[in-house]
Amino acid sequence: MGRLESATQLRSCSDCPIRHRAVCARCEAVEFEQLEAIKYYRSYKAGQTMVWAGDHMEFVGSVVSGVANLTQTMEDGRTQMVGLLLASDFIGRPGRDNVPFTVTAVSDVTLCCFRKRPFEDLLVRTPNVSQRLLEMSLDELDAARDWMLLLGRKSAREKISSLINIIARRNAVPGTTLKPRNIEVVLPMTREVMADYLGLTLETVSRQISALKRDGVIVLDGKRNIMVPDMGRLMSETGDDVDGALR
Amino acid sequence: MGRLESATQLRSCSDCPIRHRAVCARCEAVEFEQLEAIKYYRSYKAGQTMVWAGDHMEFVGSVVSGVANLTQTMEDGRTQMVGLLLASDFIGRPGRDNVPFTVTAVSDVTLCCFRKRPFEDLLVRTPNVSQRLLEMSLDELDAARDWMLLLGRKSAREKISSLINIIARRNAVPGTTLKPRNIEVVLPMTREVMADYLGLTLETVSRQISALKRDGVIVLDGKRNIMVPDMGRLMSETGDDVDGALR
DNA sequence: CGGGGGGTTGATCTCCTTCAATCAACGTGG
DNA sequence: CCACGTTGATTGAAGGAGATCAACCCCCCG
Repeated sequence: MGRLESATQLRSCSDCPIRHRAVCARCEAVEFEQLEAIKYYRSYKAGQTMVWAGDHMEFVGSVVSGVANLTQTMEDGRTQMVGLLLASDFIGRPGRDNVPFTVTAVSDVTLCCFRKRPFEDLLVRTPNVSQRLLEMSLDELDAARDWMLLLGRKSAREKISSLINIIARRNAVPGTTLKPRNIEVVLPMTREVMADYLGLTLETVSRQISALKRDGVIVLDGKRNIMVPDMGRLMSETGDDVDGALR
Repeated sequence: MGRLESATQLRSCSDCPIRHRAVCARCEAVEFEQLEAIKYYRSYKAGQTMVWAGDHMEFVGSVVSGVANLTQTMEDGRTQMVGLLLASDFIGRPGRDNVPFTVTAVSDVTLCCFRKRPFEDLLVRTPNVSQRLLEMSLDELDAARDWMLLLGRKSAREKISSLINIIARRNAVPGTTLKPRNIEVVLPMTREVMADYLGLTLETVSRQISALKRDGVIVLDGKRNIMVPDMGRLMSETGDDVDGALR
């Protein structure tokens, strides 16, 4: 490993890019000092498995940059993504030693890790952290439940539209209302990963993307870059009712 | 409402049946006093909708007795169950006013409610409560993610087998190993509700149950009572690998 | 007796999977 | 520089699992 790899260059919480959204979002100066004392950075290459299902995990942490997947796999190879980790998302489970899901880096990933035992102690006496973690967990639970509706009841076209819609919203700067015209979306994953995410085959994903393109709902630029001329049109393709989507 | 309805008879936390498993599981005497000050009981009849998706909720709370469903519904009527609330499970979301899912009582339900605003305040200064709530939320998140694999990747037959298996395990007395022969299972729901759980139609549910019966995996006694001659056989029908199911 | 809720079964249809061929982009080594 | 293999993606053809539409049964209850 080279001396200058990017992970080692991030050192201070004060100029951390995810500071305003991660578990530490509500921390004060004193609390940041405590976090700095138990933290370290780790990097993973795209495609690398970060944690295997059932593994013992000696740390928890936040995604600083990159994208990672949580996956479940059946013996015969069928796999289902059960979570998407983007910058500022939290990995790991305080109070339990083994992870139930496999975590894989989709792109190169930098992780801000906290040693697990000290972090658990800190959690008990630092409401600013535990409150934020609770909030993030409840958000994930809501997202997981939304995803259950998608997996159980939506058609392939609705699934694809929903995915594009979700990625577009996640990229939107918080606070600003998403302006509805000509939104650019970059898919941070291959067709196969999309399929594993949506409970489809990669061929169906490809076909539905082509169909959405043919119908003018999206415009493709290469394989990964999507332009959405009219977000309202896309939203009507997701099958969600309007209030639900605004939530 | 009659003076003597069961809800009003529960009053003290000290003899509460869910005390050891609910959000308040780790509370001390002083903390119970604070909780008692902001709590009240509510009852719902079987079939009654307790909260509508999008509703404002002025309380959070725990299920004291009975069973309730969390459901998502699309405009055209497609519905998906996204959660099952049993005794001691928590309802509501501190920090957010409206519930994203519809909550329906399956059987008669008694709820121990806390006024929302005071509960949120209490949460910040009572790690014994917020820690427990975090733990419960993370458990629910794990359960939701297991369900995502079922919804996204399992065949109809595997879904039905999984559901029967899960109900059988839940009824088993904790600690005792489930003896593998002639297990009796009572389905606590109609075929339609099963379908909403599994992301299927009620016809498919019926057909697959018939198929499992024809193949000798289960024996039916009436519509709701199932006898499983060999749990191992049933488990092999779920598609889960052996360790996964034991988790 | 009629009616309705819950359940089963049949016939047909359709959406998605499966299997397979083809293509474009990219890197690598001769 | 080009042949070659690899990886990701698109598209086609065929088949199947589950949905849809519909008939019918059973049982309970008013």
